Amino acid sequence: MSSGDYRDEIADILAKALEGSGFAKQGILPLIERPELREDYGDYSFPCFALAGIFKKAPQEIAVELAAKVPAKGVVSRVSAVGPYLNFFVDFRKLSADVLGSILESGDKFGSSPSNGLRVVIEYPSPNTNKPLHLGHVRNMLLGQSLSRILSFAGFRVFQVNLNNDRGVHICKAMLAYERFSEKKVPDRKPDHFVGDLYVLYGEKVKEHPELEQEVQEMLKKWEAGDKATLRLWKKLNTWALRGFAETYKTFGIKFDRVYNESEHYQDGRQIVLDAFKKGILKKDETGNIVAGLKEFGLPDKILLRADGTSIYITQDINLARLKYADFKMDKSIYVVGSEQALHFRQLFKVLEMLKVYTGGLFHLAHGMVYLPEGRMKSREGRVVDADDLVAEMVGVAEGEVKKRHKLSEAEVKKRAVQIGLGAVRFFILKYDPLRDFTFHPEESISFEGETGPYIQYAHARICSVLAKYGKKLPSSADFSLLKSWPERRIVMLLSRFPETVEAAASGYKPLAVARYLLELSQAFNHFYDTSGKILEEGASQKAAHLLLIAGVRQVLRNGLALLVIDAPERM
RNA sequence: GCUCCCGUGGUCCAGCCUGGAUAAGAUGCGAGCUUGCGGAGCUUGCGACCCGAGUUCAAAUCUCGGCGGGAGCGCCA
Repeated sequence: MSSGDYRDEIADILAKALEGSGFAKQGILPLIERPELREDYGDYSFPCFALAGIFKKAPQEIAVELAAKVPAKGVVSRVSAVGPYLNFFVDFRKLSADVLGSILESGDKFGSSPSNGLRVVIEYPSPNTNKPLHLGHVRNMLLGQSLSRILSFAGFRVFQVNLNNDRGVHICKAMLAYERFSEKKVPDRKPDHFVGDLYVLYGEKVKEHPELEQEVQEMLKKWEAGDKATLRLWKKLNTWALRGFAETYKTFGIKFDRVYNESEHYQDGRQIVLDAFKKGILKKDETGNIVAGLKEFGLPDKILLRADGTSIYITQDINLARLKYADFKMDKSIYVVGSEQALHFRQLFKVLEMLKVYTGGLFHLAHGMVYLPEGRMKSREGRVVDADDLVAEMVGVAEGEVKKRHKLSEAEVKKRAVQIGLGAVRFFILKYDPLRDFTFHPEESISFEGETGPYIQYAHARICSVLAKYGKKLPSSADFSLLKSWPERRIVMLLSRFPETVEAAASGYKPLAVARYLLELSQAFNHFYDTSGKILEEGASQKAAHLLLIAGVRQVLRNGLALLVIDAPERM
């Protein structure tokens, strides 16, 4: 059953009418547009400017002539000219039957594509193990998680991986503070927060005792030399941090297919670099560092290995790319990382290509910063808020809202509060273009009014409520010629566009496209709901058509929310 | 100094890749609709493409130059 993309059929019809003009179907197809959804526009349109040169006439005239000549047949019920545009109106009864039938038949799969045989690895959020995950990581995780769902829905085989940056001076600072200054020797709170506080403690102490810097370097050397006591200390703190992260990942529902640890393979990139140097692909500078010459590609040169043979960030990234490919044989590799590392990734990608470490598709999904409004949620010292506090805060606000409206058991309140609170955070963050910096407004995100997750969840809950009140099994079909008002048509048109929206979100790595779509669909539904009469009091045939219409909306809202990893509660 | 990203109503933001109809939506402010199939909603009014050139039949969209904001510039991650 067709889900309602008739572009191809329309191109056929138009090609036949233009026979002999030298304008064939393959030239026509890409010109056919799906205009903005408006009552006075066609469902599809064809701008006649390209024909003006061929026919030596004004596009307006051509549109008028074509409107008379192009037959309304097959899926096309009407053809009309508006200015230089040829507008096609599809047979609405057929479109409704196709789209709603397809949605109800495919259910959770509506909008998805069959497997395309391509494998993609997506890496996020790759934290340092010296402090808890913060607001920036939240954006990173939500993007990575949502994009994974979208790509998977679009037919890719997706592997989510994480890299723990679990060695280096930043860890040693926390270790030193633990040894020298901490009174508590066991975490008395969430363990990653305990470790994070040690890191902060070091920052305070080093102001009074600058000599600590030297001690940290000593500690790093001992760590790298394999000193037993140092390794034991590292293991202890690192485990605490990872245990804390695991809880946060669980809160967000994140699961990885594979987790890499820098500490396990940070030395292994050296050989790749040395081999490439032997082959003459890389050169040495005057101090002996091995350097990749990138100037010819419009990038600054990049050191890949220090003269003393020790590796740096990019050395391990090269090795990690090799490991990922060995593990997953992926066709595409995506890195979700802040945009401040854009140059690093451009250099890395070019180096991977030069060294032939990985030659598939590489993409840096770069994202900007998230700020908080002054005051609220920002702790006294102006430190960034962390992921766990954010979730707790938002769930707390949602809980208050739920209690305001309903008398429910404590467990039910909690359940709805989590669905709504997390949904609010997720939607607020995902509705922005990843590259944009923005301010997270807690109250606005959950205000249930405006462009928010709760607004969409509410539309879904309203439909569930109507269908529950109806109580019976949905009719298997209906007379869809009854759906002819603009609010009804608009909904059907929107539903028919869900698959192409998913496709666009997948190919452009843009969860944002799904978010905007859901807002539009929710608005269209709310408009219909508030302006039409009561569905349940209608006559049998009208009621059947409307029930299937809103059931279609419910299903697509669910599917779309799932791509943003947002729950679709039946009551809220 | 160089490179990259961003600049759209009072405020926030989509559209830009792939140029086309009256620039979408939210919020704000003004005016309405309510004991509803859940008003956490709906209707309606006001209000915007940073500046300047270029390309084009057509520019928010492409190119160049400014201006403003942000980030980054070999041995931090």
